[in-house]
Amino acid sequence: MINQEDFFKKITAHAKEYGFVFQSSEIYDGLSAVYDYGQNGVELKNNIRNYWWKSMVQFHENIVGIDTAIFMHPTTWKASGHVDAFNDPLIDNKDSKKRYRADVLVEDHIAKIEDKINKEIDKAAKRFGDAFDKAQFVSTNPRVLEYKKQIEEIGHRLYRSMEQNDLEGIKKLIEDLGIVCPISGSRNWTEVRQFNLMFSTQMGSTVEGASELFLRPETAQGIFVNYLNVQKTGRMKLPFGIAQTGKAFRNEIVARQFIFRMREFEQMEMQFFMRPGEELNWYEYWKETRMRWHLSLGIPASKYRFHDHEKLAHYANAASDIEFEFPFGFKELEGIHSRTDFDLAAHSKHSGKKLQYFDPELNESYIPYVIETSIGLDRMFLALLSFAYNEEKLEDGTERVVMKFPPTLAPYKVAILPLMKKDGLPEKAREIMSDLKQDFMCYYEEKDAIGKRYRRQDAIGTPFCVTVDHQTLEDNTVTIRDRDTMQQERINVDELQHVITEKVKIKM
RNA sequence: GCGAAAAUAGCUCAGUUGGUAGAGCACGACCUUGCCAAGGUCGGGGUCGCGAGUUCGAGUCUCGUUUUUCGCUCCA
Repeated sequence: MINQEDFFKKITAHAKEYGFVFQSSEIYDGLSAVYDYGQNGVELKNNIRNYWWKSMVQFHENIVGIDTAIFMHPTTWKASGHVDAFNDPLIDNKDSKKRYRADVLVEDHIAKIEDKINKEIDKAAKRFGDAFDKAQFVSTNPRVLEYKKQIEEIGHRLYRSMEQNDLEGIKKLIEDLGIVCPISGSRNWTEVRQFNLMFSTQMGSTVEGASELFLRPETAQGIFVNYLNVQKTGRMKLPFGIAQTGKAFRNEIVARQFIFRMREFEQMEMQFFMRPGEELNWYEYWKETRMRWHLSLGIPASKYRFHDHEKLAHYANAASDIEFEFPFGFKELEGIHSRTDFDLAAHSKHSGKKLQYFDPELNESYIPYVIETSIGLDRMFLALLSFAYNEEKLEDGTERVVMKFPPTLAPYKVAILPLMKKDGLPEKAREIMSDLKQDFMCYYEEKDAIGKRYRRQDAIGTPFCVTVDHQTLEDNTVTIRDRDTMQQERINVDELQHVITEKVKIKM
């Protein structure tokens, strides 16, 4: 078996060569961590999105979909916590090459001074025994008072610099305090730089009149701000869900690993609203349901695992990732988060609108709790690419590369191939094609030897090849070849539509 | 963002101490064959990632830069 790095290279090369993924603006040397989907990629991507939508919205009568704008009112991002949490001043130590959050370095320094205070207290407590009055000691001991004064000054300077976005001030503070890198022990720091993970742009055509807008870093907030609209106009009863797919944007510091971490990416999210107190049951329900979705595609369970978060984000009271074994290891593919009432409460507070639900059973109003399922469409795409890519050695000694996509997700469902480019076979093939293309993405090809055409379809993952030969003209039968087994069976043309439909269907 | 490596035709790559840019596959036309990738003939396609410098002369040497991959770092 080839090593992981080579395997990943093969997948990315295959993705480009066969029209799945191209680098954005490639003729201009490309744009870092931005990719385009090609003619086959867009079909696969659409199919993944449709299958997700179908299983979330169509299969759940209490889940509806929406499609919200990428631009949102700036206050949205204050309420969601993104303005604060997505703005980090970072500083690098030039010797150790380590990067730190500048404010955390200062806070660590403060913590060290606090340790010194505690040591003084411990020392004094031992000395005075039972007679020790901690409060009095802390408020009178000159050394402790000096430390407290230092903490206050440092805290004040840090707070002021952070408030005013004064990066030089933070750098000066780090220098003044003589903070050293914990690894290298040196004070050889770079400038402090602000990394804003949200992209911003201007709305309004004049510079003076323009206001700063952010490109949404997640689609979830579009759902939360529309909670009331959907609940009222859809007459939704708890528990219910709202689903959405769409682009989101993050100005990642390090965006890498092909389409795994992109600056512009697509999410498929569902926010499920329920009565407070029921969230942990629904959390388990959605963990299981989402895992079942993945397994329904025929991908072995060994490629998946849950990763429960121990450190929870500011909005969550339980969180778990569904991880997939990518060529570069197990990585997050989907997140299931119990977001409590954090988002609706925050939007309620910032907007002044009551985002509540009147529960007729309890005869009271409350802010619903939320379970979120959030999957990266591009990551799912990459997961499928790396799962589907197979190199096979055949009995005759030749090799073939075959993309074993779940048939329901494959870009093309069926290729129509006349065995020869004469004797009326192309005409017959076209006739069959014009029927089948009503129901399936079909690929027509008459160039080159038939075996070569089969291999080309294998390379883009077409699950079925229908071949028209001379017998077709006599008895209206064709051969249908299975991509994975390479076995053929002969069936009547009239059965094609039904047979392919059955083969493509997913049993959930 | 730091460090390392890489970039030559659509793909995979060769190109010697600096001296007129190549192969296989792919692609197009025609002929041939006809059920699992390799037939024949002809043809199209590259300012060697980009920009400077050294040199009579740079794909090759030097510097810068862009992109990709790997390690570190970050990931509400």
